Amino acid sequence: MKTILLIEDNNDVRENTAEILELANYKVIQAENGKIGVELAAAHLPNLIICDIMMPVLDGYGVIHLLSKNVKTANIPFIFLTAKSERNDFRKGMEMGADDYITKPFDDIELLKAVESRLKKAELLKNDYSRDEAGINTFLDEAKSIQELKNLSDSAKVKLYRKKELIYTEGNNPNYLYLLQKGKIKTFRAHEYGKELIISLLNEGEFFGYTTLLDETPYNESAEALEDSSVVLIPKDDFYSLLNNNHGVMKRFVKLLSNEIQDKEEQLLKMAYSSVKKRVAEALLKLQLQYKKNAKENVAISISREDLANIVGTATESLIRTLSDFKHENLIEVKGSNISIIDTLAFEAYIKKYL
Amino acid sequence: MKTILLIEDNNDVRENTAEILELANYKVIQAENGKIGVELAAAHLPNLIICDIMMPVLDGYGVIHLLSKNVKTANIPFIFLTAKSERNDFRKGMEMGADDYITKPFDDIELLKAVESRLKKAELLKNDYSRDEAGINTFLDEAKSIQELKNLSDSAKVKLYRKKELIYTEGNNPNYLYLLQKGKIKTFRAHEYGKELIISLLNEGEFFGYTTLLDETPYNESAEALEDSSVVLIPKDDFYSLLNNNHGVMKRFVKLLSNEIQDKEEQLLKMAYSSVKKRVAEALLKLQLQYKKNAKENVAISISREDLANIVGTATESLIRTLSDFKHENLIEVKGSNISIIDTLAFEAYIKKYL
DNA sequence: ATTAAAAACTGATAAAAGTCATTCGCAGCG
DNA sequence: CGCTGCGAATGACTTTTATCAGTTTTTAAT
Repeated sequence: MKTILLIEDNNDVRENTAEILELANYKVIQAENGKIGVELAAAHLPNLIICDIMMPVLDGYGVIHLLSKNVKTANIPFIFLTAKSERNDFRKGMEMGADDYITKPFDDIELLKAVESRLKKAELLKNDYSRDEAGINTFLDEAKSIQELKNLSDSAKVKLYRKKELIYTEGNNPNYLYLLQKGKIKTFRAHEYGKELIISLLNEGEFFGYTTLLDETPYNESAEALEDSSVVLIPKDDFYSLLNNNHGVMKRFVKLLSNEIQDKEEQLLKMAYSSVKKRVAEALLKLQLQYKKNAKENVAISISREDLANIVGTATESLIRTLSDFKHENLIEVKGSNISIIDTLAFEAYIKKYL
Repeated sequence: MKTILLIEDNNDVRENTAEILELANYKVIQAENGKIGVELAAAHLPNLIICDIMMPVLDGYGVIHLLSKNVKTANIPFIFLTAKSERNDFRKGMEMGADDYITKPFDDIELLKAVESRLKKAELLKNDYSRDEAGINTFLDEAKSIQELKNLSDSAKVKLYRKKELIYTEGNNPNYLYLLQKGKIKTFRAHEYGKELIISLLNEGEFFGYTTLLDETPYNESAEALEDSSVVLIPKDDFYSLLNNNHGVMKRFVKLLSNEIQDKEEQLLKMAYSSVKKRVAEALLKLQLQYKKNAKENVAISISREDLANIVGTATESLIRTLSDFKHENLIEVKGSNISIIDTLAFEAYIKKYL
């Protein structure tokens, strides 16, 4: 439920107006003068403020001036409500940063429409972080954000990459946000002497190449197609302008990135202290999950020994030996380059017990 | 330089208005009807749009309707410019999402003030990503963003932590954004059997604890004071509302986070394939840099062997042996728990050559 | 100043993982 | 059909790093 702060010295007008707003299902906080209004605004951070101009103690201009000096209240939509309908008053109010101006007497519809249009406009710019009203709401916001990102890809071009073809390489300057439409792609970083570490295996429908876009540096990873893939190239300027104009998308990215940081830290911890055997086992579980996501039922993990070693961060031979061990213990089944976990639960139990 | 799109069918009025705006140092794009206006808006993404209502081909209401349907143009400040001064027209315009309303005839000052106040208001909400005009500008924006974050800390409380005291632990729910005011703090993650990996060593003036705040999950790391420290606790709601209301701050965080991701990936690569000796050497160089930052001249690195081992991700004994090696090769000097690199350049050369 | 506790260091040894060389098995191809 | 080449697998060996146990040094506390 949206909260509206109503600042008006005339009791009748205030209570009347509050009633209208409450009927429209807003929560209304009332203030009988500007001073109290400013305090209540800072305390409650309402979604919108309606304020009379002529008031004792502190007038409407004073209120908007004070509110605009406080970071927390500066961006709350502000509507002036006044008996004066003279042009100069109107201009003064707008210049001070008001968002709308309603002259008394006004009818219900007029007031409600003004409130709605300002709330809607504010909504466009920022989806409130701390005050998501429910899980569903948040979910919808996110769905919307993703949808807008996907919309971007409508206007973008699609490019086909053959197996083993490079999409971008370390040192290049990023020009696109990439969306994997079909196929499989790895992004990796190179260490000395040809060793590489796979940073991520992309599934269909996933975006990639955004970290470098966001911090505006050249790539320090490369991306390569693991099979024939089609990729949507979204021009970076389109991405930037969406990010700028839509707070929801930005918010979503902040979450995504923080999440990624935590994943990497977790990986780092494991890379430091878990044995190769454990890391391999966990990588297999993760991969199985990822392959399952695409195909509903359990699918074999299809990946070269070398790539798997590069995910785990170990020598190819060490990885192969580990796989052999698992095979001999009847934990996995190997057919060519396809690996499948025989019994996920048993495998997890084994990890817990012995690794 | 800010760009303004002016949509007006009357040639005289349009050119006159454009002239005024150009004198005020705006770049003006002119459109003689609504249809052209919409196209130019999408193509140029101006910082502000001024639009007449009564026009042939497509009137002002049509223009604002179309623009509000396109994500890229929906949030551009929109000012109606019209001869009609009737109340109903005004309300209709505002309800459709206009931001201001100027009635003809208007004087220069009136126009310019309206433009300025809308640009200023828009600026507050979003600092444009793709269109930062110069490096300096970007820098100022960032400085401003950080300043606003710091401002938050004025109203926040300061807490003292004694050496070895925990600030938060894994599993706790985050309630604050932390700012290290004085002292030294480590954040770390625990692995089985008491092993831990230090994620970061905080310097004075650095923020911490924000990743979990941003993705709204419980902590999966702990923070502990390495020496007596004073920490500013900023309530999470204050942080959230700043983030919501200030696009610049959000932007800065996106950059910060992407940067951090890349750092972690780099670390991951090294953890996987670099020897303990190399990792220790690089950790020492990094630490020296960090200590130097605080104190201008070269300072010894003061850190326990155990913590250093936990940064590198190795057993304490292995770390100590490595330090002994470096000591015997006259690369570092050890006095108690203080370590100093004798000659940074020589040390770097040694790493390149032998490690 | 003395003493207890913690941290730093050393040695011996075991375990883990990397390296190099070789073989196996299979798909593709002339 | 055999040849070629590549990825997978294995063996033999080396190197790196961890672990355990014990000593020395430093730090902190009475």
